[in-house]
Amino acid sequence: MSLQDLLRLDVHEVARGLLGATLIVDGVGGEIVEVEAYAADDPASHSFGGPTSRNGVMFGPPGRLYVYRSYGVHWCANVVCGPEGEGAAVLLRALRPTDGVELMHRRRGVGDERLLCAGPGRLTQALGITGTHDGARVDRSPFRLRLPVREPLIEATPRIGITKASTLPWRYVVRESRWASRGPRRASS
DNA sequence: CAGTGGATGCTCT
DNA sequence: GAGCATCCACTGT
Repeated sequence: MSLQDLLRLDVHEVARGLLGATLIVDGVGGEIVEVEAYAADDPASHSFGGPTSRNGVMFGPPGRLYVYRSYGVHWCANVVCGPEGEGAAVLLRALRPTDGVELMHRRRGVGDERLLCAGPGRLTQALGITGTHDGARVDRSPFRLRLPVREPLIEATPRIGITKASTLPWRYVVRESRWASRGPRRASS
């Protein structure tokens, strides 16, 4: 299936379909290993309640990036999906770094490889994604998004850090990936 | 390893 | 004025 076709599907199918995909921004990026689905009519979604100046991109065509500031400090990036106007999007939460790892280390200021892209705020910082990319297309420079040959094994868990609809298992993670952000009730070791 | 609190800015009521 | 789709530093085991 083409990227364009995938992005028009239901948000959960898009979320699962993006796992294992390669996301590159100006030569820096890696394999997507953790995402969350934010559906239409989802109380936890920024699109709940209709379009505003912040979430406007969510109601535009699929395949655009919805980037917003989180807690006044971090940027978080979503891929808009589903039928245009629906307001659904997939939050990018973690990557397995493959390209431009040196630059990621410099941008993040950490030595631990595991902490480069494990979490939505860390991921955007490592890839250099900011509010200027709000509304940008994921299939155009500086972005490149390549779907996996085969879908990886996937685990579904509750979404992280939300207060509404907090028990729905709409966080999708590549099974056993060591690159995912730490979630609730993850086995200690 | 678990729990807590601070930073910080913008959106929406 | 409240409330965040977060991260980090620091505490106490």
